[in-house]
Amino acid sequence: MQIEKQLDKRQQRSRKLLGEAIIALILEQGYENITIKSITERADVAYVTFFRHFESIDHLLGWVLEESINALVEMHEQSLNDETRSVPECFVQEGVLIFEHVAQHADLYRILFTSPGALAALKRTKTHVAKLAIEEFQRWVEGTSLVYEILAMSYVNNLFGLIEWWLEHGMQPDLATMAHIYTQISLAIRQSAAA
Amino acid sequence: MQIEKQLDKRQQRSRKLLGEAIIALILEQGYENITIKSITERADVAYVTFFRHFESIDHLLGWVLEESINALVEMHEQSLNDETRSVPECFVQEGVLIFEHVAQHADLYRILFTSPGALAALKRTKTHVAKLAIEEFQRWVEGTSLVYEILAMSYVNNLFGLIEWWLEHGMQPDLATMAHIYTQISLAIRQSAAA
DNA sequence: CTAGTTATGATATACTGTGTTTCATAAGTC
DNA sequence: GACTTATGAAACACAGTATATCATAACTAG
Repeated sequence: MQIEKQLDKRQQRSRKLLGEAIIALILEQGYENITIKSITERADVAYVTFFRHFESIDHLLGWVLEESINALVEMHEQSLNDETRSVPECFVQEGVLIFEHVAQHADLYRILFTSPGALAALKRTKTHVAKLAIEEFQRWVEGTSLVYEILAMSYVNNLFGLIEWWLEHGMQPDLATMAHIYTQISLAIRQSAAA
Repeated sequence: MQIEKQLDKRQQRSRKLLGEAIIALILEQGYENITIKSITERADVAYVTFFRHFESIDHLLGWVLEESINALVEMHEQSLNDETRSVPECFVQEGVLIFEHVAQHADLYRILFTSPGALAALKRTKTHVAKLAIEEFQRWVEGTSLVYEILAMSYVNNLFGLIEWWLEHGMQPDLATMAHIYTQISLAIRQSAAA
């Protein structure tokens, strides 16, 4: 974000165009069929310019996805920092916000889950969210343990699994239902810490 | 399995050598650095032979992984078909078997989770296991519903997430602990069907 | 064991996509 | 307005993929 401001306007322009191009092309032709040439042509940017900004297609894709999905993570953080609510309320409200965000950026999330080249970006995102979840667990139960780390990871895998499933099924059960299921399972996972 | 028998001995030999070669090379050099040439050289097989059996590196990889991990799935199926045990017993015994299998084939599972080209194979495996889980749910609670489909998917995502995490952490908490955690979370997910 | 079939190996070759170099020009910065 | 720098254009080297041909070795069926 801060680094972004330090960039030359021309650089910002090039990156933005390349980012928009790769997303459009993946949606049109699929991840496997895109090339650097096709990306630069679509972006109306010189072929060499690509290499001045990114070292590979996957790096460009990772940059685009993380740029966008950071919004979800920040939202998540704010939700966690609101200490006035109870645990269940926390999950409910959060669930609605999350699935709203997914619905608004469905294309990006779909690419995140289906493109092999997005695997690294997906893992980074998961790890980031898991760290937030661990902090959350530590607030409820004092002390730190491997078990909480595992539970946090299970929570994240479940969340991302629900999102992926929802997108693959045409966002079929409505947002509220998904948020409800998310809440139930998240609470269930959290409570299994006792055992 | 049946198709395998129909193959010429030379074909079986070639495929086996190629399969062993790609696994060895991925472990040595990482997925990103392998080429068809390096695979065929390691397998001591002609370059063209590769194309006579597989249309891409990812197809070869998918074939190898699914061939091996089918063992886990079959084990899973047998476990499900044993109707004499209660639900918790089912999960406990299953958990031990699963993590034993993972420990024995750690290399393959590691490749399955870290190689971008294995993403398709991973998804096929998950889907397969999820279908088994749905049948299991339908045995406990009559009738079918989208919710059970979602719970089955959550169960699978949690299982694979635990395996991935365990491998990334050097199989740190011992097998029994992981099996116990698996059991707890699986039961928790299952019980959230009531809500 | 033999005759017929077929997969393999070796070689040559075409092609696509990646990545780099050079230099003039346009666009940004201060 | 002077300086700096990113961009565009073109040529190029190169790696990796993919196919074609043909002689040879290995397998199968009888």
